[in-house]
Amino acid sequence: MRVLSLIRSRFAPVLANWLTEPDALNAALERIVASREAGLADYQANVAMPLQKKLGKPPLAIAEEIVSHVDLSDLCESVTIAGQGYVNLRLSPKWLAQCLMEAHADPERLAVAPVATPKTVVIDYSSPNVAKPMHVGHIRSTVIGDSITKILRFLGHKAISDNHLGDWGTQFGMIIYGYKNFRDDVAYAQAPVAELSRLYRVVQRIIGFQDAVASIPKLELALTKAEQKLTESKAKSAAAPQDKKLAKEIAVAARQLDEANEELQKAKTSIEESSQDHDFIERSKQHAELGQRVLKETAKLHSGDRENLELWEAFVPNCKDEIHSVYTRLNIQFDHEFGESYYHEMLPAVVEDLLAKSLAVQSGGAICVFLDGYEAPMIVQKQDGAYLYSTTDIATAVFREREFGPDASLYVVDHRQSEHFQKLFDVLRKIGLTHTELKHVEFGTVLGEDGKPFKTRSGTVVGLNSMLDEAVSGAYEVVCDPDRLLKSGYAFTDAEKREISETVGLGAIKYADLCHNRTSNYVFDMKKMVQLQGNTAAYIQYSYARTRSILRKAETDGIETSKWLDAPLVLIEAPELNLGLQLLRFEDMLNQSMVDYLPNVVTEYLFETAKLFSSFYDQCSVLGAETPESVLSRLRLIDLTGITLRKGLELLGIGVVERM
RNA sequence: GCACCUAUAGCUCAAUUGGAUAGAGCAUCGGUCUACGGAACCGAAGGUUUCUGGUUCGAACCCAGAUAGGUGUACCA
Repeated sequence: MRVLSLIRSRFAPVLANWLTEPDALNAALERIVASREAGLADYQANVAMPLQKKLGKPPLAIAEEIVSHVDLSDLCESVTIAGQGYVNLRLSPKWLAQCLMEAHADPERLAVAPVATPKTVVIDYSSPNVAKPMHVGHIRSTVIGDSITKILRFLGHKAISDNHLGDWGTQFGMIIYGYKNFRDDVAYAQAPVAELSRLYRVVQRIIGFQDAVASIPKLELALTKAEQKLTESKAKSAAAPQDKKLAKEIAVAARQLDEANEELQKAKTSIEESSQDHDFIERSKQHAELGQRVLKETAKLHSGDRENLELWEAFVPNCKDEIHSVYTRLNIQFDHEFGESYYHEMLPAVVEDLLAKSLAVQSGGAICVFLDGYEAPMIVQKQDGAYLYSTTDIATAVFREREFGPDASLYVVDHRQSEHFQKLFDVLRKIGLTHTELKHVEFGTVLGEDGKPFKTRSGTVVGLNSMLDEAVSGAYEVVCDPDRLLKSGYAFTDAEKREISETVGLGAIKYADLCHNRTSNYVFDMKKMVQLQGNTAAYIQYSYARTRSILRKAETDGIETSKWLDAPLVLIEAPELNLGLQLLRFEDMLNQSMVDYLPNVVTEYLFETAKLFSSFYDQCSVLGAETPESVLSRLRLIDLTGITLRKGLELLGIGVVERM
């Protein structure tokens, strides 16, 4: 039910008397909102105060005039003026019940009408490198993108999801090099993906070591410079001890010195550690300047070298299988998975086009697009002729434009790439993609408890699969605690226990990610989300299970579904009304969540709904209600509550179980 | 150096994009109830929204400055 637009439509003719410009009128109408203070109002219109200057009247007088002209008698039981000029609306319980019955009669869509003007939206999300196992860093893009896709579709938009797999970059040069030089044939035959991933790590370690060795002189130079700077600052400050700026300069210089020192030490330690490993050092010597060699393998692949292409063709399906197993487990599907390799042949044309339009120029041997406001250009072709991910991104956008003609294109990618996307969008607009809304749906980093990017104790990134396993086993311990299950009075089979743990565990991970405002960093705390208390998926899943439990109990008590399914809904007690009002807001909430693509609007709504249900559950007996009519009405209300919770979770990609 | 982002309760986070007395969850303290499933409910305590100014009828939100942190910054993706 679109309550807001209905209420706004009632105010519109009155406000139009004063606000003749459509923009001003719309801005005023948008100040009619759901009230935050349940005690004061259900909905409120904050329209009188801003008009006081324009009309030269006190806001209370304006509010009175508005109230006397707006006709809300069929929707509201009261329209009052409060505070400095707020118009407060209280919905009529009868109308509220009427709306809820309509929603309940349509359990699939909850009477949510498809949008009048559907948009075609391409959503680019997840996009892992297929050469390495997925890790914790992929969870946000995957879960947020999936949820946005589902919500847009439910609202009636055409959402096209595309997993822009990294299947063509340097990482394949690494694997190819590793395969040619370090492979273990037996291991490869037994478990190709594990062996490829090992080869990737072997190559990466050598490159890391060689880079570290190469960086020592630079780091030492930086250290010396930092020392000099500190000494200079101290000398200057000694001459002018009052100068605050100089004091600050010293602090900054000291910090930079610390950082330089730390970096140098880190490099030295890692070199030291590797030096103990004689086989490794021997290998590193044999494969000097491995980074360059890897780039050559990559270049050979890109230029169509038969051997490398055949290896690539052999590797990619295996790598994809590995990644798909994770998606299967997470119950996530994509419409398309073109991947970077798909655009390979389009890249020369992209560069030629940019050159022809004089947008790109040669600089330092590379072909670059210089953009206003940025120091560094966007490089589209390297000195050695190779293309970069920016080139692929341009080709991809052009392809999507041609193929799908989207109204909007969303990139669900880490906030660290925001400059890349700003530049990309700049370039895309310059080559004519002006009527598509291009949006970087950025999100913050997942941090460990130390406030640094989430890593395991040994400092390696956390694999996604093992993280999911941990969540599921954590959920099992809590949900399938023998004492708890005993109290439920139901004998759960092992299969049921496993299904519940899987649903609750994966839900915990997804929900923990979605419930934070996507733009901020958040601290990952497995213990907290697995404890299943507070604002977690489990609390909501449990609320759902309770609604089902009551309905089962009713059935065994002889109240068949048919008796309450069409029964009149009558809302009298405060907990009933509060819950009902919340359920009424489902559609407005979904639209709100898509204004800026914020799934946490949905999680918040569901948590609030579950809390209102718990409160209702505690204060209003359903099966023990005073009149038979009330029993039927309440059964219908909790069924609608359950359906709403289930649908909301479904739009977040989270499942429910009938009992847990 | 330059650019962008962030700063809210002890901790982790919200705040319908400028609306009323800044809200939740953990943690702390107190209370309820033989239960339609206690993973519950009700309540208390906890805040100069980093600081200083400004704009506005109204500011956590907008502007300026300061402080502290993060990220990015020419051929990785």
